[in-house]
Amino acid sequence: MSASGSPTRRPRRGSGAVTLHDVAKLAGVAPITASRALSKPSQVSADVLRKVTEAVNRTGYVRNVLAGGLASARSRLVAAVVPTISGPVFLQTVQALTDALAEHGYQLMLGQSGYVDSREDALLDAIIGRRPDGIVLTGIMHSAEGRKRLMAAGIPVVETWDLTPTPLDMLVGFSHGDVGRAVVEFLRRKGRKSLSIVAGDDERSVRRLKAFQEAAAAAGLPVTVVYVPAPTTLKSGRSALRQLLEQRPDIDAVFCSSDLLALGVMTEAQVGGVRVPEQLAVVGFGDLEFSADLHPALTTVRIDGTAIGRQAAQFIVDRAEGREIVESVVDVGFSIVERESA
Amino acid sequence: MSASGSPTRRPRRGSGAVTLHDVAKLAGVAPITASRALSKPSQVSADVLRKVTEAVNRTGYVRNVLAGGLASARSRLVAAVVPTISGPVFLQTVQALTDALAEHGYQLMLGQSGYVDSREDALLDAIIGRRPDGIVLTGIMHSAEGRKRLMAAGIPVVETWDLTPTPLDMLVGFSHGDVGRAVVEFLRRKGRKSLSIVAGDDERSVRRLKAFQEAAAAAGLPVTVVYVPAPTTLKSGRSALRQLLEQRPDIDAVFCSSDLLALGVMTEAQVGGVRVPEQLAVVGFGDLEFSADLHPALTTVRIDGTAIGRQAAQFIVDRAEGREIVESVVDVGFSIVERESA
DNA sequence: GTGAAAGCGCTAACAC
DNA sequence: GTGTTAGCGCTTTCAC
Repeated sequence: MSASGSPTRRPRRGSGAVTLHDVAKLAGVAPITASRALSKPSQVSADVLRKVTEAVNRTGYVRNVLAGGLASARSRLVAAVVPTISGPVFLQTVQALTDALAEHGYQLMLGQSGYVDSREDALLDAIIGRRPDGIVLTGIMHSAEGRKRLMAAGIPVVETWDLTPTPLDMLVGFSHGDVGRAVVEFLRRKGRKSLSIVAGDDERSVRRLKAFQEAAAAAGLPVTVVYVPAPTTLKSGRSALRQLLEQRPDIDAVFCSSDLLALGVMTEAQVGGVRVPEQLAVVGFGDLEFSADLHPALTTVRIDGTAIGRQAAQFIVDRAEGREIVESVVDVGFSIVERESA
Repeated sequence: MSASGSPTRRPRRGSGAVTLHDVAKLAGVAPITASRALSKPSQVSADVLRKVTEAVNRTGYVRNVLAGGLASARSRLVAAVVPTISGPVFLQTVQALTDALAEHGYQLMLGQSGYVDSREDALLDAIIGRRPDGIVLTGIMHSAEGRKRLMAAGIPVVETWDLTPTPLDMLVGFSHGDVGRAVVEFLRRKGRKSLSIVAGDDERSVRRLKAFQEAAAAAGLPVTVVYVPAPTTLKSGRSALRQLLEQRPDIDAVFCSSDLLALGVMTEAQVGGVRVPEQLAVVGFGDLEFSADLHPALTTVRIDGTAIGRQAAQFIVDRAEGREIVESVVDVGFSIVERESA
């Protein structure tokens, strides 16, 4: 049962797997017909469809998507770049992305850039080399080199979790500045007088921080700041509250750049006998799955990470299928979920 | 600047990207030589290397890995199947896997099966179609159909987070039964008399539960059980403790099938005025990043998810590079990290 | 509705 | 060390 009865040829490798050729031969049709039976069943006769389906079942054939991708210049792969999946903030987005893409027959390739721009550049080449049908970036692509390479590659790009007046291509995000301002307004309305903020040192957190500071200054409220390294942790939240209280014992509100930090702050408050929310209002960011069930339940800024992931997937699939994208920037907004902690 | 000066041929598509051909022509060498300059620099002369490198830089060429994979029957893709990345337990593993693979030039493809076997089967076809160089499964592949397809595909498989006497191929895990037994022994030594367990209804949790029950029975200790749906959450931990106390108010120890559940139990305990660890010892599972910094700090079963991910990556890379694998089963073990909560 | 031919971009095999 | 040739497995184009 060798090649195909043809004369001796130069030997060749090959995976040894069942190919479309095998299926077609078994079904008694041309390879292209078998191909059509699989990808566009409506274009073949019922008879052919039946024979091909049977041949597939008998051989256990699974289409080689890589080969198909090479021929059609569509890989049905989508790359996602996140700083780290351990920061639970992006989890929802990655999960939604994976699921939404899978529904359309696309597969997600995951890359972690760390919070370092240089690693992002290195990752980019690895990604472009796979000719994905789209790239989903967490945040904005800043490095000029990276922007250039992406443009040159001509791959659809969705930047997420941020807004910028100069998107590379498509964009799904929200305004971090607006978040900072909204939280100040929220705390002001609650009558808090001495604000503070615990911020990761990544760019988006800093942007929320700056807006927070400006809005507070405009309202005549003092702000005490503590930076913690990204990714943020419960532990750094605990030590941050200690630092805050040392610097300024009279703070009565703290805005944390993640719910995990907020949990840390609340834990430390409990240990130190600081009552939340009576003495200290705590506001988180991200509305993680556990936040609603903490004690006290955490007031936090809710971002719909699932919506971001789904919209990003939609953008890329639409583009890949050749549909026109009317509005390539989506602001998913945010909301402050008021619970017990503030 | 059309095809290559050749006579009019049938038109063809193509991505329009720079190809190895272009680079080779610019460098004045044959394509295969350019290919070698890029993948096996030691096999070409310094002069060729210089010319090719320059051509690459000038054109911004990025190798089409898909095409290379088709030709060499090595995709340099590795698929990982997890129930869900939201369950934070597998995060470390996925992260370590991504990083370790990236170091060797491999890329991770992520698939989520949910906790449903049928979805796992569907995913499998999507994965096999991409001809990955390896598949990393979370847990054991159970469905006979799935096992058959994987065997037939001839793709190296690493099962993780579990041990089984009948691995499909390679295995990196630990014994869930041993965990259950060890926790009973630990609690017994602490003098706890009325044990309880909150378990996710996924298979591995249930295995820990069964072993826990048996060991407790052997020691003459009663065990109260509450099941919660997987993936486990803080919320289900809270309601589980309420149920436990209703069923049996005298319980003095609870083993939770995740740290998140344990946090829920501790939260509910605090709300209900149950002192941890005095009245109730709490033991978690997973040793998540935040567990050490909770108040009280959580006693938990530590699994080295990073080691699992790294070892799985090593197995697959070794296999792909044709290195022989001497011992294809690795037990990474576990340890009980004793902190304040028990 | 079906098929023949060509070729996506790359690398293994075999010369020289 | 370098080049020629063939072909990985599929889908596009064009013809019937």
